[in-house]
Amino acid sequence: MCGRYAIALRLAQVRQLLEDDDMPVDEAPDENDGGEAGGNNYAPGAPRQSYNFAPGYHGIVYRADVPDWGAGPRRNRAAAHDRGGAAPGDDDEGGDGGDQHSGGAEEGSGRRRPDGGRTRYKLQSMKWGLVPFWTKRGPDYGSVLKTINCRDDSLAQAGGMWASMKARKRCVVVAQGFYEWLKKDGGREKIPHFVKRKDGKLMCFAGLWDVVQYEGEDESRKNYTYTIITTESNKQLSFLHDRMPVVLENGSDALRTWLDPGRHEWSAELQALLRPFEGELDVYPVSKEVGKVGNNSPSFIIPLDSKENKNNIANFFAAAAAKKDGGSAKKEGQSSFFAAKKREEEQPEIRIKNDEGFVEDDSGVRLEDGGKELNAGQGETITGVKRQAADDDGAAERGPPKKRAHSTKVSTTKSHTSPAKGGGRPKISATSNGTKNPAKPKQAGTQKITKFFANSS
DNA sequence: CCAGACGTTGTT
DNA sequence: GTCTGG
DNA sequence: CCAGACGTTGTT
DNA sequence: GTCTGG
Repeated sequence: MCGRYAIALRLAQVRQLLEDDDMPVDEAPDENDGGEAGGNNYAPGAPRQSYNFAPGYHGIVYRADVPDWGAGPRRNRAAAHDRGGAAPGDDDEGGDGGDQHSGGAEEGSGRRRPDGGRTRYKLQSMKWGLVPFWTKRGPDYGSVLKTINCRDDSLAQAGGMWASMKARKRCVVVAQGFYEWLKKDGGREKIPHFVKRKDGKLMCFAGLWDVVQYEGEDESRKNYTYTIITTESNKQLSFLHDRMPVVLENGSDALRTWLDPGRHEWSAELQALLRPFEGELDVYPVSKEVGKVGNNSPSFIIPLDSKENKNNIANFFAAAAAKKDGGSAKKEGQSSFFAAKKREEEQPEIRIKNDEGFVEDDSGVRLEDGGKELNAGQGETITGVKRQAADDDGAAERGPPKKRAHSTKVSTTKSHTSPAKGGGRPKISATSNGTKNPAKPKQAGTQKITKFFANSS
């Protein structure tokens, strides 16, 4: 669960909404797109606005302004200057704001630092799919996919890959809501549902972040990534799924505690924050078109069985009829659909850019698709146009009409024991125990990204 | 000592 | 990075 | 998370 | 079925 969500707002909107909820933002990226307004070519690392936000995209994270090593004092000093000559005073850092000391484990809400100053918070663009700081080189997609979520019960255990992040690098991931696929017919049919707060506020997922500099890459190239913590579903969602992301209440003490850099060791108090959501949710089926990555439409967060969608379908038929008149009625139909949506949702208005055939909302965001036929069966989705170039979201450095890479894989993969050409691959051992915990399947997987560190002994 | 895992979901 | 298994 | 591919030879 | 891409 929580492998797809919606965040289609501009940073400025997010900032405003958070501040309205008593979540100050002291620092944020300049603006959404390094590309020109209305472009779909996001600057590298810029957050993507999408109603169909997928793993590997850059999203918006809210966190305390702490250094790259996280909250609390810097540790492992030895590791920091291994090579290149130990220059004096080579902090790397990231956002200078935070030296908090071990002093304050009990500031209640976490509003204040031991030195009396208020904790500073920042919005930051990070990539979904956590890559730990000790990772040597960009992991393949499969590995990253497995760190888009982090189970709350994994955090309850000592050690493991989350150890440093849970103590020092907690964050909140900002969303408008998330998707969940309900399986029917024994899994033959999957119906996407959208889940959002009933009060319409932004949804704040509990998350963890990290930053890594890959071997041989420049110091300016830091990779910030995040994961979303999951827990058991609440009652409202149990019909859909047994897990859900941890949703922290906007502006609450719980949220401030979660982000508090004064708490730089894991504790029962922090663990206790990871509970099923207690507020009210809206849950409803949405267009199947959201299943296809790359599709993007505001209709994805509108109930399938809603007036807007019916209007939209009606408009489709009206447009089809009007087509004979040679008009552009279809586009007008879309326009009115999006306008209707705005009225009710107070989302950005959508308009059509006729000359280019792209769809934009009024924040100047070009949607990832545009221009093609509406589909009566699905109702509303605009599909088809390929993405425009340059962003580093997603996994691939894409080249020419891409084939799957035999040789590529070899060249980027540290060679190891017999990868069995025919496709044989180590499998995960089946887990068999009665507990509801995952029983930590020991797997003989391929993990070839580990950095080597000399250990003294 | 070194080598290798470290993760999630879902489905069987 | 830390921990486990050999 | 879901959708969609799942191939080769030869050349750079 | 398994893997990749988004």
